[in-house]
Parts: sequence; C-alpha cells; structure tokens
Amino acid sequence: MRLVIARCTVNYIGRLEASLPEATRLIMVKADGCVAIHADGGAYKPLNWMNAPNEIREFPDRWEITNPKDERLVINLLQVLSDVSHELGDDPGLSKDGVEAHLQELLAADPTVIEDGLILIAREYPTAIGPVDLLCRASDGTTVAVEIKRRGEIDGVEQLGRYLEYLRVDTSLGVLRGVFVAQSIKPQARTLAETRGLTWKEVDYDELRGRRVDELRLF
Amino acid sequence: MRLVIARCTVNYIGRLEASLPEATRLIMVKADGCVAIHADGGAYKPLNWMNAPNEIREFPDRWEITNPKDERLVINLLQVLSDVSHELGDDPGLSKDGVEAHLQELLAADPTVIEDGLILIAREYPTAIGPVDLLCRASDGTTVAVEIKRRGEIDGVEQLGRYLEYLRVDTSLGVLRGVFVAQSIKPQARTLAETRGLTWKEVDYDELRGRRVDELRLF
DNA sequence: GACTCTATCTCGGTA
DNA sequence: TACCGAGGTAGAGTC
Repeated sequence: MRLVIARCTVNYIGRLEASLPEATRLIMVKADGCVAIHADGGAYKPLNWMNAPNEIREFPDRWEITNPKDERLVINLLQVLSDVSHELGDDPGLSKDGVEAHLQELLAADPTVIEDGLILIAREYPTAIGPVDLLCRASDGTTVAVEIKRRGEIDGVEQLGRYLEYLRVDTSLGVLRGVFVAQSIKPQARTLAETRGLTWKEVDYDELRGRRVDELRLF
Repeated sequence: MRLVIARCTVNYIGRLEASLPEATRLIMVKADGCVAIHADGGAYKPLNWMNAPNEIREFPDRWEITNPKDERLVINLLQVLSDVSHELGDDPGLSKDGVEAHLQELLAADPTVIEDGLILIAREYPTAIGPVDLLCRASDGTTVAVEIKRRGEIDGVEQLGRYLEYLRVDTSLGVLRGVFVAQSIKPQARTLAETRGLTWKEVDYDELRGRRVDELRLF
C-alpha cells in the first residue's frame, strides 16, 4: 500500500466526467493497483477512484491511470508532501452475521414464526424470474410464497407480487398466497402489500436467533 | 488525516455483526472523526468503518469507537508499524457531468429523440407518489409519461408503472402511455416493460450532448 | 427528522 | 463474461 499526500488536481473521464480543483489530498494506491483519492472528511468514500485492473503511468508532474474499459483518471501533482509504502500482505477477510441469508436460514428452520402451522416445502424455489425465498404449506391447505428482506421496502413487495404472478401459472400448487417478511416494514410497503392482497409479518432477528439457540439447548 | 499502519483485529456490532481476524491493515481517521480500515486490495471500500459523528476512545492496546446509534467498532492493536498525521484542509469538492439529471435536461430539450413528434408538457410532473420525469403529448394525441434512468433496470419499470396508475386517476390527461428511457436497458427490464404494456427506448448520452452542441452552433 | 431516489454505487453469487 | 440482487449501502435532495 502506497500513501501519497499531495497538492493536486484530478480529472476523471469514464462512466461520467468529474474533476477536482486544487487541494491537498491523500492518494491511496493498493497492491492490486486500484487508486483512491481521499479528502479529510466525507465518510469512507473517496472523491475519485479507479478500480483494478488498470495501468498506472507515473510522470514527474502527473499520474495517468487507465483501465481496459477506457476509463481514465489523471492526477496532476503540484506538490508531494509525503510518499510512503507499506507491505500489508493478504487479508484473511471479513466475516459477517445478521445478513438476509441468516434470516432466511432461521425462518426456514421454523416457518411457524411467520404464521402458525406453516410447513416448509422448499427454499429458493425457482421461477422464471428468480427464486422464491420460501415456499410453504399452510394449515388451511393453501401454498404460501414468502419473500424475506432485512428491511421491508416497496421493492420487496413488488418482487413478491411478481413471483406470485409466475407461480400462479403452475396450477399444481393450488391456491396461492404471499407473505412479506422483514425485520421492519415501512408503512408504504405495508400499504402496498395490503392493496396487492399480500400479508406481511415483522420478525426480530435476535429473538429468532435466541429461539434457535434455546431449541439447540433442549437437545 | 491520521494514517495508522498496524497489525490488528477488528469487531463491529451495529446494523449487523462483523469481525476481522489478525492482519496488517491501514486505519484511516479523517478530520471529521470517521474511521475506515483498509486492506491492501479490494477497491475503495474499507473492510470496516464508522462514519461521523462518533466518539473515539484510545487505549494502549485498542480503540473503541461508538456512535449515537449504538453502533460500536473495536480495533485491537497488536503492533503499530506507523502512525502519521497530515493537515489537508477543506476540500473544494467534486464537480460532475453526465449524471441522470443531465440526461433529463437533454431529453426535455428535445423529446423527439424518445419518439418522433413528442412535445414536452412538463418536467417533474407531480403525482401523489412522486414526480414523473417528463410528461409529453404524442402526435397521435395520447399523453406519454417518460421515466428516465441512466441504467435501465427493473425498479425503473415498476416506478413508471406506479406513476401511470396514479396518472390515470386524472381523466383530463386523456389516453396515457408510458415510455422507459435509459442509456442501456437490461433484458429483464425490457421484458417486464413489454408485459406491462410499456415501451422502452435506449438513448446515447454523448450523441445527445453532441446534438445539443450542434443545435447551439446553429445560432 | 423522515422519506425518496441516485450511484463512476460496490460486492458477491451464478449461469 | 454478463446478469442479478444485497448492502452496516452512502449521499443528496425534498418535504
């Protein structure tokens, strides 16, 4: 990792055009060749950047970075205040817990959290336009398509609606209903679900995980 | 801007839980207090971060960063290899050209690019659920709602569909049609548009801008 | 403050 | 490779 502090101007031409007037900034060059230009604020997003793979050509007064997609970043260096490099080595990477996939796992393990009496038929049940998160049988004999989101917004409701359109083509599934499940569901999404004839259910991830842990403890 | 190179482990608990095993990484602390932890690869996105505002408590062996939303980042420092600070000052910021707003401007100036004979009625025509990008009159007398995206994906088609639902409540607009316009439209979005009875049109930004420049040259 | 939509989204999975 | 969906999306604009 190379870290350069420099007074510079920057021009990017590629997916759009963008330019930075003169100021002092951090230029970060990673081992894979990607370049990011940071100001001293504005969260983690750089002002300008070029992702790997790309070619960096260094001149005394400027760097020209190009990539195979014909994007082009030019950094004009007016004054280099610092230029240091460090060997970091490979990173073993990040592990996460609490994403949508985990929520789906927990709900697949016990769909009765969604609705009393629900029994899992399939996870990721395929349709022409993508897989339905859970397909279940309800105690009243109907088939229930479940769409799971971490955050329940309007797109998720639309997605569930589309799945049902396609599922209804297959008459062997019998009477179909849809349930939209999320950790929290926005009022607009609730309203849309209701007008689309879908039901919705909020579930608590920590509680679900707790339940699961409790169940495991019983055995 | 403070740049620390250190062997460290990291734990984040907040919107989800995430942890990083031991490795050497860059810890970047900006003037506004935001913290980002970078590996030596993987584009510009840090492995872990905390945005401002937050409180940083420094101990000899670890940093604890908390924010008002009860998110928490803990960096365990095993070995600090470098720790430097630089004054960068404020950044004048980035200027951009070629974003969706510009595309809308160009199309508003000449809607015939979308469809022959189209005349602009209004830009950002208001509905209960948000503004329609362009509302036009077609040569056949119908009213055309235009949704513009830089990249044409499925959400945009849904959005246009919703607008039309609301526009149709106002019978004074006469017969309504929808056109989905983007620089490139994904196959899935095309298909959905067609099944929804909407038409779609790909336009080229550079060509549009060229036209505009040519027109200006005429006067 | 909450809601909305854009983004050089990024990133990971999959066909 | 391109497509598709999730994201600690972030960030800007609007109400």
